[in-house]
Amino acid sequence: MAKGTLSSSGSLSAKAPEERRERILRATVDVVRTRGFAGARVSDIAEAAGTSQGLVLYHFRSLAGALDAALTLLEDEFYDDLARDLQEQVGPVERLRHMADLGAGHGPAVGDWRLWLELWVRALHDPDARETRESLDRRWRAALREVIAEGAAAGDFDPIDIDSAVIRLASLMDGLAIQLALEDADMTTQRLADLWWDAAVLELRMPR
Amino acid sequence: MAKGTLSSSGSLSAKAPEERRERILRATVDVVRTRGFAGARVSDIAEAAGTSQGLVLYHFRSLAGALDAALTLLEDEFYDDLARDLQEQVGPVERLRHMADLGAGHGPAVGDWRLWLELWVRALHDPDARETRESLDRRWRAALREVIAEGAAAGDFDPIDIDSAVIRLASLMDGLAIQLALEDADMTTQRLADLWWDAAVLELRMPR
DNA sequence: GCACGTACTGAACGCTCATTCAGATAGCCT
DNA sequence: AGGCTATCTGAATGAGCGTTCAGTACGTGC
Repeated sequence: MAKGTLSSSGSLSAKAPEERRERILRATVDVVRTRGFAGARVSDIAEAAGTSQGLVLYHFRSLAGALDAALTLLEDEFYDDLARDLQEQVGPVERLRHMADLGAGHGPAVGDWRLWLELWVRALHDPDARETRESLDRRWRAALREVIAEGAAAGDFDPIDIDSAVIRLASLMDGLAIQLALEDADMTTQRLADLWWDAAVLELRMPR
Repeated sequence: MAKGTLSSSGSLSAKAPEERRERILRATVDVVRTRGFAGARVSDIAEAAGTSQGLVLYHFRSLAGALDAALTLLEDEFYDDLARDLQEQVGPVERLRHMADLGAGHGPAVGDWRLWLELWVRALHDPDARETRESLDRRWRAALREVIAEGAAAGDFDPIDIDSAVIRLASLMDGLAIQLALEDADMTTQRLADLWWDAAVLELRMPR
């Protein structure tokens, strides 16, 4: 009897609740990725998570609640991914180079441009989404600015105006990414990374 | 149709049908602009057009039909606006300068970036929209390329690689426009035009 | 005049979907 | 054991919305 007490012995779902919740969140992100915010149904999420519709509504209070939770999950992961990824690189040039690749689509949250597009449009109509995307954008730009400032201080870059350089390079990434997300015939991850890098070379007046 | 006779005397709605249809189309665009594709309801359109729901479905066969029609209206107007606007300008430099302003939001169809965002996301899921946006993009980029080529031939510009310059400048415009559409605190039409123009100066190596 | 097609309306129909709810199951506490 | 709560399910509910439809008004051709 004493039995561990703890989290149950060998029940069907072990310490299920948290894990289940997590699964549903992941499923929500997946559904948004494929069906879009507008096309996401509770039944899609339930099916993707392998649970009942009821449970989705039990854990989050509504469909909107699940979507919001997915949004903040994304936000957190984006930040973690970005921070970790950049820490691995050594100098400013390496970091910037790495950012070009990040945009081209690595990591689970960064570079998932379909999701980004969806977020932008949702931000047009939903205040929560607006805040999330603003926060994401701020973070991304702050990281970019930091790398550039670091490089400028080290003499690797010589931008005419840091503020403008940051905005332009961040915007260019977004613009290029649209074509990637929409599967434009002549846009690949490689091409995106190259185009962006060349722009950075120009913009930051990097010595050859 | 030629037949004179024209439309009757002074009935309530004069030669209404065509005018009515047009009004509904405009209303559809308006609704998409404010509510988005996903949020557009037949009743919204009817109300905005000052007609009954029935009539919307009578002229277009379905809600999707109305949205599609609005899409092609947009496409046509975009093209006309662009062509007319650019013809008014004299040299390549003037034309390019004017394109910066166009992006910043003039003309009824060009520069309406909220609509653009909506179109992009719709293109993720709807083949018709995908084609429309591809066509719009192609036209815009073709115009840009023409201006740049013209300027390069005249010695006003000296781009390292025209293809890359076109893609980057077009993408940058899209990226900057996102911030404008989302009403980012530090993005205005003026700033967009300036940022883009400066990038063009850099990218096309314009002599001061 | 009368039939007829076009333009148009408002009410009704039926379907999809989020949300609610009445349980079922199983651990936990006393 | 017997309640109590957290977790979970499948069916029922009901609202919202696209589409259909029966009907009105009106101009045109005969």
